[in-house]
Amino acid sequence: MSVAGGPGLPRGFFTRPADLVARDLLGCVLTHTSAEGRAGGRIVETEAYLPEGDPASHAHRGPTPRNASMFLVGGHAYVYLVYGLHLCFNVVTGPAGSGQAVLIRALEPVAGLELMAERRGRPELCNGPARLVQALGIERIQDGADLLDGPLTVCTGQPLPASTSIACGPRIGINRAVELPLRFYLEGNPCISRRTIPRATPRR
DNA sequence: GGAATGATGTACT
DNA sequence: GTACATCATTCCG
Repeated sequence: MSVAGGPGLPRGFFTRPADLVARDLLGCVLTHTSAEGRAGGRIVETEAYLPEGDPASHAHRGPTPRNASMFLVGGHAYVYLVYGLHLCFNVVTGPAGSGQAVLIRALEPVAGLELMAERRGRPELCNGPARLVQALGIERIQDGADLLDGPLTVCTGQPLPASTSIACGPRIGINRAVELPLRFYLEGNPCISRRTIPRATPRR
């Protein structure tokens, strides 16, 4: 942990409700170490997916083979394939069986920049959930991995400057429970995902 | 600049 | 068959 991170976050940090964890993860450092090297970044944008009353959550209809790791105890990874070709990384939260998680949407790269650039092949490194997964070299095999004991870790980061404010708003890229303000991000941070507002008119 | 679209796997209706 | 927690590219103004 010599690099950007302080101590790894304890289990108790993760066993709290997803909306609290989502907010408190801002400023923490997500790191992945592999044979290729180590890469990581400061978390600047998250989304919470709640265990109850959240039809946008993968856990909403109960456990399936795909979302099984969402029902592990807080502090595990939930990695899934979206739209057939991209992976997204979530931090599972809450007690075992509750089915809640926090989607990591954007990082500010702090370690392994060269490796990330090589993996990405374009200038945008970590400003998007599928982009940061590719930049860190996270794979589907990491689904269900323990973040407290393995190559994927979350550590405390540098304290946020007093001038930094945390904002929240509607989640991105979903069509259900759109109104819930469960997206958290560091106000004005240049590394948050930029995405045009989803269109109101249906395709085709 | 913004808006539309294809690629593609998995789970659900 | 359709929807989907996306991204990169192409098109249009």
